[in-house]
Amino acid sequence: MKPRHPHNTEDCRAVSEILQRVGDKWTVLVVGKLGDGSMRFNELRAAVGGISQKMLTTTLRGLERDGFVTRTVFPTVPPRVDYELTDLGHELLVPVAALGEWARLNTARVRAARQRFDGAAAN
Amino acid sequence: MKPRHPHNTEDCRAVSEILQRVGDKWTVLVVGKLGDGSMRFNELRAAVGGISQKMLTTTLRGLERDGFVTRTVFPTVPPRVDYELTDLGHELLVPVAALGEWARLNTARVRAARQRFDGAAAN
DNA sequence: CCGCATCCGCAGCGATACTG
DNA sequence: CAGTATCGCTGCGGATGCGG
Repeated sequence: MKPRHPHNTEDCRAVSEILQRVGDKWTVLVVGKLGDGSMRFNELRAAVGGISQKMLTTTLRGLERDGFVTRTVFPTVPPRVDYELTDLGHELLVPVAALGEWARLNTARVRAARQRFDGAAAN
Repeated sequence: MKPRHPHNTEDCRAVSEILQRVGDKWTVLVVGKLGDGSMRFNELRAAVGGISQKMLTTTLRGLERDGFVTRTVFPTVPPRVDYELTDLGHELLVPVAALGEWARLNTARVRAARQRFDGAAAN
């Protein structure tokens, strides 16, 4: 008997949506760094590495909008802005970390499959 | 003391890669449908719904390349091609389904957060 | 220090038409 | 039936410059 995961169309759409939401270039990296506690804008920028100002702002706005992070502005000069994961953000991290663990364990297998495929295509 | 998920930079990159791989528009939908057993090209096309033949081909080629599905051609006329999940593909489905379950349970919270955010922005 | 505005290249995706 | 080829649109993401 097959495992028959609960995949009705409706659920698949939900998975698809959330994966596209989280599957952009920077979101998980930012959320991951924020997993260890609140951080300031440039601190986060340095921690992630390679992200442009624009994309960090965009990413953070999106996360804030969806309720995954909070944004706290200290009206000092120079200004200071802290970002922190909400409860929802932390909870999201759980299944994402599971997928990450899977990725870590299986990248070798995927790379091997790729080499086989690309080798066969070169015939 | 904080939970401190195991998020070194290297792991985060791995998560990011796999999420981008799987986070495109159709991949999870196709893999989901294939989760119940092997399917033919147009059968899959109908089951997924709304996907163009070009994107289905592209998606399937990518999945085949990465070792998630097998492609079996029957040299009959008219031609018949079956696609089926590999073991690796089935294993991938496990953490993806977990994320999907999370998505299903929390879409309401996300939508609420969005409404709050968008409402506040309209001030 | 933080972030918005603008411009631009490029890849993802769709629509359509054509082959074995 | 199962693809390939081509075109056009759109949005992501990078670079740069300005503003509070």
